[in-house]
Amino acid sequence: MIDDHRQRILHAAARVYAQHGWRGATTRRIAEEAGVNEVTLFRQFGSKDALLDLMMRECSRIEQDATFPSEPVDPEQELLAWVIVHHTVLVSMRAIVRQMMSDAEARPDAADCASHGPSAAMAQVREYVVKLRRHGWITESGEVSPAEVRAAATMLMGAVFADGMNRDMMPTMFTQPVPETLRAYVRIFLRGIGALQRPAPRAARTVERDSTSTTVPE
Amino acid sequence: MIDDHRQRILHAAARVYAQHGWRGATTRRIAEEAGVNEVTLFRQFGSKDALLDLMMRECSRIEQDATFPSEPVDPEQELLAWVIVHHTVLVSMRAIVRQMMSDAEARPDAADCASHGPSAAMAQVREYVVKLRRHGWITESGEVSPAEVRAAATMLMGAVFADGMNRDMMPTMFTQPVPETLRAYVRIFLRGIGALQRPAPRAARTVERDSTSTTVPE
DNA sequence: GCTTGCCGCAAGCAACTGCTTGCATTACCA
DNA sequence: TGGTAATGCAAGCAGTTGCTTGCGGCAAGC
Repeated sequence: MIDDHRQRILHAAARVYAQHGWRGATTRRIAEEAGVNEVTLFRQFGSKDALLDLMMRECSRIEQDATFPSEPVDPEQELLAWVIVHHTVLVSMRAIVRQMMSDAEARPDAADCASHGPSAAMAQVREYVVKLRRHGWITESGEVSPAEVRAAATMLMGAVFADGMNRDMMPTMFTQPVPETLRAYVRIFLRGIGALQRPAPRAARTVERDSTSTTVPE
Repeated sequence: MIDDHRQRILHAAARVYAQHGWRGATTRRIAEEAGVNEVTLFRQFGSKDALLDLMMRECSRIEQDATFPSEPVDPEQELLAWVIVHHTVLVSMRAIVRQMMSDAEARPDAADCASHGPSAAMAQVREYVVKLRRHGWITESGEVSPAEVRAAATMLMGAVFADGMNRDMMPTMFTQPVPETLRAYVRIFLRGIGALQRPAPRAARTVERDSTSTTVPE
């Protein structure tokens, strides 16, 4: 309750910043949006820059809670579910992400904040791909090189990112609705790395029990 | 020579806008960047908004001149060459594109301008995919649905877009150099639509000579 | 030579913006 | 009940920003 004002101001700052960017997020606008007198803002945070810096740090702490199962069973469904969550989060934050990307050169904090979410998501996908390989979904001796698999993960993330960021602005590029498109992304990704079919039924999960520790060092 | 000043101002406006965005592109900064007195700017264009509007319209007229061959012979090489050009153009304009994306809500002109290039590029890729199918690279009765092929084109464009826009800001997401990554995108795209192998050698190009006109209606 | 049109220069104006100050009010805690 | 901390309110200040005005210089065309 005591931090009611601080939280209100921080949330208002996020909303105003998402709409107007750094320069457009004036202290008067933020104060009005928060229903608070402008001086309160300076007494609480010192300066506009300090307030926005803190807002960004808070904002980068928001993390999506989507996770992959510990053992892949149905890659298409699992990836699709994960991608939908990621896409939804991205769409809900697209305005603020756009502002951060344009402010990134002037404010390095904005770049850090904007790249935090995608980086974490990327790490999750890479970890999942490792599991796919370990469980035989990706043939080691297949025609797809490891570098290509890595690029495929980047490609999937990039496509989802571009979809979430641009769909509302470029209607001619996105002709099909979101769910179908995301499912297609996932299927093309899996087919692209040769993992759309069931793995060869040689026992893959008996050997791995202890070697999972090697997965952790990210 | 008579429009020397107008052109200088327009180019300066584009540079300043790319760095500082709409609000940050002050008339004084633009005038200084152009080596011109500030009043000249108002006498030539009337107002700051009119100047930036015109700058954006000029900017959206820049078109990449990469084209696909009329008949696909080596899809991987042809797509790769095209994607490299598209990526290069995007990287050279990424600062201004970022600003336009963040200003898109407030200035609809910015959205139009920013979406013009990608839309045209997308149309080219779709046209090329049609040619691929017509020439037998994509099996009509294959396991890849037409909707998925369409989404694959969106996915490729999205991945290239995200790569060009984010690579400099999120180094952890892009571990491999640009050429290898772009080649991987293309290969995954082709494999994803089942067009990485040579087409069945049934004569596909004898029939098409006159039906190429039907390709045009974009 | 003289008009015409474009430009630079100096000055300034009104609105906005980040920030400060002084004072009155309110709520909470000892 | 008195002290303390947080808040609101009004005013203001210096710097910025879009834009205007008035003046003089200067090259081109009649």
